[in-house]
Amino acid sequence: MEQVTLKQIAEYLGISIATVSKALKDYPDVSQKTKALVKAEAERLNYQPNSFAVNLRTKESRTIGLIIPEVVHFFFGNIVRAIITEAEKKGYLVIILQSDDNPELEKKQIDLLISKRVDGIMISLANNTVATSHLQKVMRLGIPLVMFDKISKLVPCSKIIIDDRKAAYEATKHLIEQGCTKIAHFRGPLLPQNSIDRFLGYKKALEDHGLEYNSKHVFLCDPIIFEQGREHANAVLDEGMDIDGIFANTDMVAIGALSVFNERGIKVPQDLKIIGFSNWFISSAMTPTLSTVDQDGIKMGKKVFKRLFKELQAKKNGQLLPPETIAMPTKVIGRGSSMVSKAALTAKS
Amino acid sequence: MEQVTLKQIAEYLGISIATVSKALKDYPDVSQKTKALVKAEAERLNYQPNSFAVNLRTKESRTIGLIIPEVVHFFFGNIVRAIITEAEKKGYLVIILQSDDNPELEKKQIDLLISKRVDGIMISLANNTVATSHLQKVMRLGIPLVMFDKISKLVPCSKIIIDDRKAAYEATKHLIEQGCTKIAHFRGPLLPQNSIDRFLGYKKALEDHGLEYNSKHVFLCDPIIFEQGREHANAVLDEGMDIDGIFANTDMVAIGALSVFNERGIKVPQDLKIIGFSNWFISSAMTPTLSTVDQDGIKMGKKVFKRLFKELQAKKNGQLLPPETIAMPTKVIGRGSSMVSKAALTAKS
DNA sequence: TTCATAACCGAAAACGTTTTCGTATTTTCG
DNA sequence: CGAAAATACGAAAACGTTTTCGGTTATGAA
Repeated sequence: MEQVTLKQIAEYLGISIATVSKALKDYPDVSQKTKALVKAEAERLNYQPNSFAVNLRTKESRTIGLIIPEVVHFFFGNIVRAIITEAEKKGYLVIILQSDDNPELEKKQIDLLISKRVDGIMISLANNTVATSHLQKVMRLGIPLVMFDKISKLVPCSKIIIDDRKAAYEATKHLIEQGCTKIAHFRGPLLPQNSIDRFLGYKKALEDHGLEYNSKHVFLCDPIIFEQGREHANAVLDEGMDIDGIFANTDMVAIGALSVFNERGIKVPQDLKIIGFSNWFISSAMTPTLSTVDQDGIKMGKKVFKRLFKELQAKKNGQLLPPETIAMPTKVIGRGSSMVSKAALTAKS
Repeated sequence: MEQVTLKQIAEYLGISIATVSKALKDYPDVSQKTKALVKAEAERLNYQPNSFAVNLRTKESRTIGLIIPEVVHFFFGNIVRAIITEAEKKGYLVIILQSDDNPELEKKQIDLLISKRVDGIMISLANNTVATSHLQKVMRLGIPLVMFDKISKLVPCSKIIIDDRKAAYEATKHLIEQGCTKIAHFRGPLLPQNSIDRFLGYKKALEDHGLEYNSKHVFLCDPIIFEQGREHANAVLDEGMDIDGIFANTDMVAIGALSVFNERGIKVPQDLKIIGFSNWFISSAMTPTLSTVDQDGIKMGKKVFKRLFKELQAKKNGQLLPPETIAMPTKVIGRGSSMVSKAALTAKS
């Protein structure tokens, strides 16, 4: 029941605590004989170092913190999954906190992680986080910090992102190539950088292809949910807007719109083409299958941890790495909701 | 940069460390004047207790472990979400590990959590975990343990589950009430208790309603994924089986099947009715909307933590609570995929 | 004034580990 | 054989906190 300590092993073998400790860690100034003895005894008693004491002594917890707006979101889910498995491989455990897109909560959670003395922190910001003092504090304390996906340009730490502007540009271009000339955009909230960038990419693509930008064709989704997609799709139909393509900020929103079009007898992709964002795996199960922009959460999560790990290692050696911003690749995936040709699967019932 | 300690406050005020510590924790044998002084100084220096030292001294980490097969799964996502928010409210942080349905990994992770000296552990077992020695070890060490969803009856700890057998019974009964007489079951893997129970509930419902059970109507999904649903749906059609209803182990599987039926021109619910399990929110976005069994992950997660917390408190008081098994309620939700009447939304394109 | 009591404070041990540094013993080699 | 070097071990401090217990001072009563 009680956990065995170095002291107990030492007493049992009639040697000192110091020697036991060193034997277990293969210090060179312990004889082979003693090492064997100690290890055997430790094994027999099922010794496990008391991590509280180790933490106190070494000043590191081998624990890192992760703050995200929403665990359930499938994209974050993949990131979380990748981070915890990568971390585990390197002997780090991950404490996960969910900010619910609430900046105050986010701030509290940062303080919580600091007081728990995690070795490093990874964070994807809440949608409307503007003040960054809590993040500055993390940096001031010298705690390695990596931001991803939802970032703030004001914080001089490493960042792992995708090139949202380019990705959105490509998605819009895809619709244009499929023959769309009047393309609407269901955009995300006003604040977060990536929804701004997606909007800008959309706009740029229109301009570059000689299509006129119309602010009435831009609909705001806040929050980014299924129902918002439905609402805006209904608005488009109800107002009899002349639209032949939609670029949605997210697959979720696109699916919401799709469900309305299915209900109201609008033929997708014949009457109207639609493309989402993120390649949520369920998008390939829709009727019709949903075109989207692929964004690999697993790869991103791996990258996030690896970068943090690098900074952790550097810190141990007394170094400080200059912050780095890494953009992950994305790819447009054309499916049934935007491509009428080929074997694109269309809904029949 | 360096974190401030009790010692520094003590030196600054010219009093002892002990008094500072006691002042901050409102011990009765410290004068009001000193308390005020100490608190002001602590505030000014932004003192935060070193949790490593606190852990070592108090022998508790205020951290709990959570092991689940799969973070991304939406049902677990909700549970995770609920657990971490509830835990945070009570001052506990959650370390999350993902077993990937791998029993060996699960075992390793248990050891990891033990060596990190978490105060308690919550676990949903890997699908094919049979040996329970690692869990027995947790109990032997006196670490509070709560199992949920995927449980093992062999471990005498508290468990939070749903009554899978009853829920499956109700789902099958629902199909029967809608007029189905030849109902197939897309079941989950052979081992885990809940897929067994769902199968048994299905079988019992058939028997109770005078329908004959046919083992050929049971299809095994292992793993429980979208593609398996597609595969079995195709099999049903290719073999020209006489089936008018399907009870799927999971919404995911049901959606897979649905996508096949949509592609191949089978009318749901007219030709064939289908019901899933778990009320994945996307199921209400399908065409047609998917009937399912509602299983509230949020409530379950809350319950899981609350139970663990209770045991944690009891342990502090030197007590040991007898294990308890709590079944959460479920509810059949009839939607378009099983109900032809009412305003059930049917696919049109 | 004297003593009992209360109020306040601090010394010190303890938690279990890591690591430096000193010392004792053995080995090596001229 | 003697000195130098290599080898093996242990004492002790340190990490920062919590808490017991004893001691000092102030307070009040007799």
